[in-house]
Amino acid sequence: MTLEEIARQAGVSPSTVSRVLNDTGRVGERTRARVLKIAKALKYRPDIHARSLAGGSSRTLGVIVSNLQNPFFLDIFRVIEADALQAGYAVVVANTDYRPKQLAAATQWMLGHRLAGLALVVSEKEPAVIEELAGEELPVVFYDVGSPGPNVTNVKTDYYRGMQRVVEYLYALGHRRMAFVDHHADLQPLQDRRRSFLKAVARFSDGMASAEAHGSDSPDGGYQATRSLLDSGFMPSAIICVNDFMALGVLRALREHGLAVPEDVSVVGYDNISLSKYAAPALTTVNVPRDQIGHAVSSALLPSPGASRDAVRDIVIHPELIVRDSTGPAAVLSPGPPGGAAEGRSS
Amino acid sequence: MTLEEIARQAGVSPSTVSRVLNDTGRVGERTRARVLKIAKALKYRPDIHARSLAGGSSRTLGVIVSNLQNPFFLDIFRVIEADALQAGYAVVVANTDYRPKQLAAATQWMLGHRLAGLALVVSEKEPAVIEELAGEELPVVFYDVGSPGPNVTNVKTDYYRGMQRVVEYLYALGHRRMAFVDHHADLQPLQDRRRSFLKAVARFSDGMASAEAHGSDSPDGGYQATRSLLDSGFMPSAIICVNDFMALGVLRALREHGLAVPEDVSVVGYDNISLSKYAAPALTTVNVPRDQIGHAVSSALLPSPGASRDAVRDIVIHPELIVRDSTGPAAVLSPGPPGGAAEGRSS
DNA sequence: GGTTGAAGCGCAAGCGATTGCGCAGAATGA
DNA sequence: TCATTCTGCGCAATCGCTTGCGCTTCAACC
Repeated sequence: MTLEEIARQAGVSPSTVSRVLNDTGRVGERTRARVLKIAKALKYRPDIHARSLAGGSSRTLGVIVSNLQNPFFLDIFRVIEADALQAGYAVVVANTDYRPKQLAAATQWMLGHRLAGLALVVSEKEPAVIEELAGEELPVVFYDVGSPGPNVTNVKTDYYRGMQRVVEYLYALGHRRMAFVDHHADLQPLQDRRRSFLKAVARFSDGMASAEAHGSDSPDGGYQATRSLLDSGFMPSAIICVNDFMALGVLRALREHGLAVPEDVSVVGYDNISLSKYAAPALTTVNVPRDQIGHAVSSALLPSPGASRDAVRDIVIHPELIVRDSTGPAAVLSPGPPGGAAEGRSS
Repeated sequence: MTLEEIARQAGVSPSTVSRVLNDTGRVGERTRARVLKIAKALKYRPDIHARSLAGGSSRTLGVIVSNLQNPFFLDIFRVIEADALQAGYAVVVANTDYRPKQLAAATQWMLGHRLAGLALVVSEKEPAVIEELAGEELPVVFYDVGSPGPNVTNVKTDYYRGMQRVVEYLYALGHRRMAFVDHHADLQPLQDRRRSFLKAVARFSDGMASAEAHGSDSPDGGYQATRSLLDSGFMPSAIICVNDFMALGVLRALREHGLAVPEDVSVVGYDNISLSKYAAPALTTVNVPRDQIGHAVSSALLPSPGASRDAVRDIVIHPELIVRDSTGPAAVLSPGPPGGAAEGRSS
């Protein structure tokens, strides 16, 4: 069913049909009703491609994320999607699996679609891509990675602040042997977090020891990382994870190793994904308000009704510590041989 | 940058440029090289809309799922995406949150995009949509919901079989009081599962008691459902969940209630999402091979090289039981007052 | 009653590609 | 050498829709 067919049946020109369907221009009431009726009867569905080609834009937002499996990214996407839907926009999402190559491909794909806006919520960066985007005329939002530009908004989370809270908190509980578990340590934004940890730890000089372990961004990755950590001989009193998703695996590795959480080892995550509440024990974590991030993205990309969209160009998100059951006072001393049974556990 | 601009600079016609870029038709070596070089220099990027408008199709697959948060759906999506990418296709995904309205909207959106194929991996059904799709000329795959048609492939999972295994297994362990936790009991495919449970239970007449509770498709939902179940006064010796995602919440509700798993209550999930391994205790579940489902979808939608795509029209997936640590012999007798401490736990 | 202005609608030019057809010129065969 | 077949490439139509511009028609006003 094309516009023309409707036009024919309604006895008007395609232009008029277009005007009726888009509610633009002046059209008589009688004509409008007739066209609408015929369009419905014919189950007319506009061809998005023709529409965008002719119209220029496409009422579609693009979002590129690093790992859709990680609820952190999914949550942000969903917030954006909800906002967009409400504004009559659609959202398409692409996944990169932290591969710069995929980032480039996804970006090309998105750009070819003449989107109304593009958000990069990724941890990897492909300088060429970032730069290209910054020069583009379409509104872009970068999360974590990014660079200034005429049409770009940058959203960042103050990871250091969160990490500092975590380390201080653990220190106060007597922890002196901390391990950091992360993934893709080679990617800059992730490295920043690692460095935040290191920096936070460095503030305490007395007998503080730390170690690191890496895995993939998944429970499996956390599991593997923890095993290699334990195998390395370093016995941490607390493990800090770059995110909750990996922490899920850390918990299991510890459990299998006969280590009780938090009695023998404390564990803290990052992000406060909803799953963290359901871990056993419930995960102490750092809340990164994903709805805030999502809203920031959509308000930067969607043609906001009131304020002009170039209000804020740089947004910083402040995370905060959430204490649950996976952390507690550092074990008294001798970690003792693995295998010790767990005892009481807090509610 | 348009085709024409490249053509101008290369001193050829747009047609030739198109042929070079798409590797179709005959083009001289020298010309090809020149065009390619200029295209690269100009950072040319084809306009997808123009391309699809002119070409007819769009090398893009559409996937609609009910709940992206539930790893079950995400896993399927990722398999399809991987297959598609390899074939040079892109995939767009839409989420319905189990709302038929959203299904209709998403479908319209997809159809307007002249996709190469569409997969509906959803639990809700909107008869009008299903029917409309079945009449369409584009290849469609339905999972769980569906109806035959010239271009449609139906993929189903034999839920009953899995449910039967679960109930038999639990029965053998002495369980006689089973509860079923699910979501959206009003949607037919989900009802099928519920009925499967009921039917499986009905096979055992001796003193078998069962109950049900509902929540949303999330850990939260499982949590709420379990609380209301417990509040209702029915004390199950085993809880069967419609999926692992909800089971995660069931586990927590039980724990909070002072009930040990599997000592006091056994829990089994469904799907075998990777998270189920990381639950505490690791979840006994039923494996639903999502890669198989995903591959089935992509082979039905992608222009397969060898076999003609209309090979198989109906695919049935067979699930199988996976026993882990969340199930065990039924508690001896008197459930005893809540609050009893957990003791040893299997590895 | 003629002038004016707005309302209602059609014309036609694109938007940026793809593609069947046809035409030169080169290569091939007799 | 002439006829024939390829090769390499341009022409122009087309895909379905949007939109600026301009032409009627008709009510309103002086």
